Amino acid sequence: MFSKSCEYAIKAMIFVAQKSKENLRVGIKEIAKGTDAPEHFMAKIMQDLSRRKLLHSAKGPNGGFYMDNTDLKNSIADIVKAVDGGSFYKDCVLGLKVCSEKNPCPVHFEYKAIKKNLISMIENNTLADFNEKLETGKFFLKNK
Amino acid sequence: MFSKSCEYAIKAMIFVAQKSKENLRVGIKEIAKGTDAPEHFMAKIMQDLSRRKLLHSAKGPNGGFYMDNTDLKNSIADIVKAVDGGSFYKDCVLGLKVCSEKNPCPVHFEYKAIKKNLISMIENNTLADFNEKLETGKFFLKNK
DNA sequence: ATAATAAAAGAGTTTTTTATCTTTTATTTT
DNA sequence: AAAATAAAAGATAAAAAACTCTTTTATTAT
Repeated sequence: MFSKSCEYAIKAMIFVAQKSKENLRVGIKEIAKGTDAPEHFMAKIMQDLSRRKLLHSAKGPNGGFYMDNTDLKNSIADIVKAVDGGSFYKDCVLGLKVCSEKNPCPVHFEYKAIKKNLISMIENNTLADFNEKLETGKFFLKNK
Repeated sequence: MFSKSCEYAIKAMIFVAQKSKENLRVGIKEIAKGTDAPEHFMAKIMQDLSRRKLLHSAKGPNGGFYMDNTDLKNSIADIVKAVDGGSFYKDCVLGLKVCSEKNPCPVHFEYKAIKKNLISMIENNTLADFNEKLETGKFFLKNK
C-alpha cells in the first residue's frame, strides 16, 4: 500500500507528535530507536519531511525535531502525499494506464467505493488524533 | 497495492481467459503485446503461474497458455496470493510488526473494515466474471 | 571565541524488483 | 527421423528502493 519510506515517515511523525505534546524535541537517534528504523535512512526521511514543512527542526544542542499545533493537524494523507506522491490517489488497482469513469476497468467502480473509505481513513486521522488514541492506552505502536 | 509483477499477472490472466473462452491458446508474445508488458519478464511470470497450476500451458507448435473451466474460476485473490504471497492479507497498514486485535495500531479497526471490502473485491471477482463484464462492452483494459 | 551538538547535505553501497538474453526441453508437424 | 515451434529454465543486466557513511552547516553553551 505505502512504500517502506512512507511507513517509516508515518511512524516517525507519530513518535515526534507524542513527544511534542510534552514540548520535547526529539533527535534522529531517538526517533530511529523509537520506531525500529535504520538511523541514517530515517534521517533522510526526516530531512525531507522537514523541507516540506510537515514538522519543524532545530540544529545544535537541544535541537531536534518537533511540532507546533499546526503541524499536529497534519493527517496520514499529508505524509503519504509528501513521501509517496499522488500514486495512491490516482492509480488503477490493476495498474492500467487508462482507467477512468469513461474507460473503467472491470473493478473500477467497486474499487472507487473502497478507495473513498481508504482516503477518508488517511485524511481524517491527524497526528493530534493519534495522540489522543494512544493516550487511551487502547492502541499501540509495537514493533517487537 | 500489488507489485508490478502481480499487476502483469492479473492482466495476463484476464487476457488468456478471454481467448480461452473461444478455445484459443495464446503464446507469450501475444500475451506480452496484448497487455503492454515486457515479453521476457511476462514469460517468467507465466511460468510461475503455470507451475502453480493457475492455468495450463503446452509446449511445441500450436502450444501456448490456456484455461479450462476450473482455471476460469480463479479469482484475483488467487493470483495475488500466488504472486505477492500473503502480505496483502497479513500486513499492518502502518507497517508495524505487531498489530492485532489485542495490540491494535491506531487505525487497525478502521482498516480492518476496509480490508474486508478489499478482500471481498478480489475474492469475488473471478476470471469468468471478467469475461462476462468485458463482453458487455462497458468495461475496458486499456493501456494506451 | 571555542567546543560541542545535532540537523542538512552529499556521496556512496546493498538489496530487491524489474527486465533482458540465451540455452534447454518438450511437442508437433512434415 | 528431422525440422520447427513454443514453453521452461538459467544466467545476466538495469533500475529502483532501501540503507550507510562522511562532511558541512547552523546553533548553543561554555
